[in-house]
Amino acid sequence: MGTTKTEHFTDNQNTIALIAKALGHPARVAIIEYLMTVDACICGDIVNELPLAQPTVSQHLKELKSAGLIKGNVEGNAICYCIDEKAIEKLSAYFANVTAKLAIKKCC
Amino acid sequence: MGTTKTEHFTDNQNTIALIAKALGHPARVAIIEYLMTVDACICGDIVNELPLAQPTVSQHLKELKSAGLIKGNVEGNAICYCIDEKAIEKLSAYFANVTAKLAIKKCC
DNA sequence: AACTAATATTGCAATATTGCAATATTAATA
DNA sequence: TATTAATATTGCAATATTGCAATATTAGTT
Repeated sequence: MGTTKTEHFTDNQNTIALIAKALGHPARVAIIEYLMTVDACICGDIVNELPLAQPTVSQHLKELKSAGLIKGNVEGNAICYCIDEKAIEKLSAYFANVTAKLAIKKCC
Repeated sequence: MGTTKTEHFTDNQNTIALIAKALGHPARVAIIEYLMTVDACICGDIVNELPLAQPTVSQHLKELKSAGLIKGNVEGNAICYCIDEKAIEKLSAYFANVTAKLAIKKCC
């Protein structure tokens, strides 16, 4: 208990849930949005953009990274983060598909 | 602590996070997929489709409902559930926008 | 009214998440 | 090599989530 029963679901269901879960926190949505507004990788700076302490931001970055949503390149002293398109594209395509199917079959 | 600091984020960030969080569990993704495969509202039946006990499924349905992802109409004895397009369309549009913006600005 | 079927609620144990202070690490710089 | 800047890790407290057994509710049906 407290643990998700992933074994019982398909790989795709688990993958989508994993990505969605990583985006299931406003701080992580805010990080993605911030990375989007800038025209390059961000070295440093992310901590100052968020209303959370440095260790907390670091942990959120870690979670986004482990879900495949961002990439982090070590750049000397700092670490440069940017969005990893693949995961977001996967999510985007998935829900575009759901939306398209819903448009056809109206129920209640 | 253990509580998300929603006050510090925008309404939109909180809304997107809320919907994403609701989809951040494979059982709830599975429920959405099941509702999609059928051409109508589902009365009953959902519990039998999932590898989880009835109270657990009931709770997942409740969470999907409170996030606005599904609707439930009482139909006599049973309750008929179906997808509420609005939330999914919102998420879909949001990520389509992110993807579109990412296509333009390549960084690392 | 008693019975049944479908779903919800309660209460609980196990585990996960959120957030931060303190500390560690890493690499540039003086 | 000390110092500084940027980030990560550890350890902890508070709270949330997951899952289920037991029970309640609700609406047909006999």
